[in-house]
Amino acid sequence: MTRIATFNVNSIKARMANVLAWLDEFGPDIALFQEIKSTEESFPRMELEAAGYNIAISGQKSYNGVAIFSKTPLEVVHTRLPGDDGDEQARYIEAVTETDAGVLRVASIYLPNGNPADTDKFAYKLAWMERLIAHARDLLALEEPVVLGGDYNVIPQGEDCHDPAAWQGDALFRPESRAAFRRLLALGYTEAFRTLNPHVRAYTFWDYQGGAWQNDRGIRIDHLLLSPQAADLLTDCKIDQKPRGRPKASDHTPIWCELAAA
DNA sequence: ATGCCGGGCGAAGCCCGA
Repeated sequence: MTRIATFNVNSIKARMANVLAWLDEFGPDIALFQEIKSTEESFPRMELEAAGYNIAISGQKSYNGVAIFSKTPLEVVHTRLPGDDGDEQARYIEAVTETDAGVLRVASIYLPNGNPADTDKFAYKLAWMERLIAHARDLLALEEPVVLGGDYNVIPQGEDCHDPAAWQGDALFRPESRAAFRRLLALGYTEAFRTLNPHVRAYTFWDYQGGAWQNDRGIRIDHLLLSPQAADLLTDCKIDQKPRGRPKASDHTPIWCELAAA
């Protein structure tokens, strides 16, 4: 059995106590992190390796930044999303590792937010999604277990937010964003949480402001997408709300899936 | 609630996030 989690930590340095506690308690076999807000050089690597992980980093100063932690050795395949050599933003890292589920390909994804939706930030988001769709299509051709996990910054359906009306027009809920996400799934990927928990109201992000967490006014934007070969092994998928309730929490909380041994 | 928090940077106040 292999557990793969994804967690937008909103700065690895500010979240060290929280992340170490989560790794110690939950101990995923593979953890995909987003928004580490750190270069590889300033990443607190040693302290986190001591928790029992191999670590691969795609870093950037101040913003973005993604990482993959694995109890098994990692072979890094990409540190940027293919399809635009001019894109410097550290939002994608892909690696291969061998677990008891077999040889497994994983990617940590920090999809652009895209707000305000009437600016070039939204165009960048949609272009980034097109590149992701193209690359995800290439990965399917490998016919191997693939898990694309991360902060997709897309609310797939109205049932994935506390108040759909409040999100009308937002880049996370715009028809174009949701349509691109559907096209990604339609390639043949399984969205683990909604597949195993139909119509369950559950969120992975709660704003720091306005008592959103206390009042459970959240959105579900962190997702785990599985290739058919990975979906065949899928046994469970849950959102772990505990880290969001801790002191100095990220505004996101982890979501994880479990794959049976091959 | 197009920023009320919270983080980075850098040493005040702006940029950014969802």
